[in-house]
Amino acid sequence: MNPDVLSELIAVVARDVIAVREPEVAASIDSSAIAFERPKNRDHGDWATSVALKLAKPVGMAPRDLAAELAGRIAEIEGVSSVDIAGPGFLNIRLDASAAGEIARSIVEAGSEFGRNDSLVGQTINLEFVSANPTGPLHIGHTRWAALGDSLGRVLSASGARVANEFYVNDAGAQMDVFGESVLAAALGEPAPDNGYPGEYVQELGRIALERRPDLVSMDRAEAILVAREIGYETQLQEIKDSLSRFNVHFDVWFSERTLHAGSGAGGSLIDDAIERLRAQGHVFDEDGAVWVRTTDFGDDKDRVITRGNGIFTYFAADAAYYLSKGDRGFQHKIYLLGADHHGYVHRLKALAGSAGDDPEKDIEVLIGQLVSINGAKLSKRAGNIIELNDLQAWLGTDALRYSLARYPADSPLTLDPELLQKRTNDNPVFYVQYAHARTNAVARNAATAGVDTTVFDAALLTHETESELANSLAEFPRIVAQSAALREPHRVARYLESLAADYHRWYDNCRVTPQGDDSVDDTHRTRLWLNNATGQVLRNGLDLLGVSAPERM
RNA sequence: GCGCCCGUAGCUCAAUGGAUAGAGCAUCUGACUACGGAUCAGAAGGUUGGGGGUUCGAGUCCCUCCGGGCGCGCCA
Repeated sequence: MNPDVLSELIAVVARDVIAVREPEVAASIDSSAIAFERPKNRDHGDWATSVALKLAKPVGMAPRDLAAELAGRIAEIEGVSSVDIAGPGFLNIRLDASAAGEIARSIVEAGSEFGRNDSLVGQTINLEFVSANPTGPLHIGHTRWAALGDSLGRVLSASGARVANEFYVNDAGAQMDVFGESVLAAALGEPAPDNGYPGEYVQELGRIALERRPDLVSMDRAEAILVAREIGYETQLQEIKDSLSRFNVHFDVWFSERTLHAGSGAGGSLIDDAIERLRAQGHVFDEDGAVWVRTTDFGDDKDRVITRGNGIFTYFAADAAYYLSKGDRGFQHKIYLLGADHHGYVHRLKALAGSAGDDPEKDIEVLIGQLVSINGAKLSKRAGNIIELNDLQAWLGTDALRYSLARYPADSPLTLDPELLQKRTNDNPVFYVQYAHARTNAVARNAATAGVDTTVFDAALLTHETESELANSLAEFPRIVAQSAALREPHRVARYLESLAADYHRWYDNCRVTPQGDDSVDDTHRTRLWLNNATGQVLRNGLDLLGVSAPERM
């Protein structure tokens, strides 16, 4: 049975029972009040709810008495085989084998659509992540946000939101000029400038610049810096795009900061425009010759300069214009994924939303990811003694790297063990899950050879303990996706897949799809093949949300 | 000094305020006449950093102390 259906039926029962005593409480009951979930302990049934505990107080009943009234009614729901009251008032629900197993058919029929849900339908979300400077290769920190952000985007989309993955290209500002000088120096064979960009990749960029424009040697210095800067920029940005693409990370929009600085019509740049819009909302003031935003109105510790005394915009000014651009482009909800070293920006960004007249609590969300380190990784001399995404990927492979980064919540600091990531056993969760998927394919192949087909599906034949366990786990998938999206925690998908893979292996150990010895094919074998195929489908759909491949053979 | 994040088994980490805090590894014991054993079954391992509070119930929320990480520019 679909858990959402059962959950809704329980809500109806609860409203019904409670309406007699407290109509107002009854009216307020929704799915969150039901707290419907799979219990951690298998002895507590297929599904459980603490609804009686949550509602006992407002209704004015003892929890167990309320639980008893609800239990009697829930037990009458078709497909429910038993309801037990446990502990302080939990309701533990068991389903008929046929009610639980029916999900296998639904999954096979839904195919790659299974897991999609409508929990975020109607939301338009701008999801910004990575946003590295185009002045060098991506490093291990970017790698984590790339894996996490891309998976989050997929989970949000699967929940019905309209999502744009966006990369903000910091291609304006002083660091670009320093970059240009560094590339030019490399091109001309001069020593790197003070505070210039380190790393051998700058030498490569210099060679490319000189190859494309041999006249760099005779050019006016200022012009040569510009030319070198632009060639270096273009080349480096392309490398970043290629790295991310190889890493299976997709961006819909590459937003250039220069767009914000460029003049737009008679009114000046988008940044000028943005400052005037904030001023019109009453949050901008002039002091000491500079222009400020009163971010303290929104919890920042101090107000922030947006235009310096010398008339030059701060980085914050571009941030403001960029924020407004997101709204102008139709995104009501903006999610920023930032590294821990940027957490000081949270208040500032929230203040921007507030200053723009948006709701800082709802329209903007800043997710802070903690740092990641990896034992024994070699520093890239080429990239200036950082750990490079390209090296990590070549070393560990996209699947292992993406999976192991997506498997942990963003706000926990993380240390990766490269030896483990290279193992091909169940020490390594990604192989454990992928192997389960490959096994579903192997079983299907063997079934075809043995003459087991899918002409019959009778869920009542799925009577073994491990089959209802597997079926109930499969049924949970859409809820996991919705939960991952709502909490912005794609790691829940990974954890779910590991648990599903374990349920599958356990089932495989107990229940055969193909007949053994001289036994003939019967409807149990056929029905089990459906369950096998449904598991493969869910593993595939889940791995896809993580950007990890689901091999048919390993 | 102020702010944010973290502290859970020997290790890496889970756990929407729910039941006896869970997985994997490592350690120990089992299942190979095997739909691929890249698997499965079991044992052992904990004062959730310390202390107080909130409530039917706290790893989770509040206060405080300890320890670790990161940040606090008219830089980008």
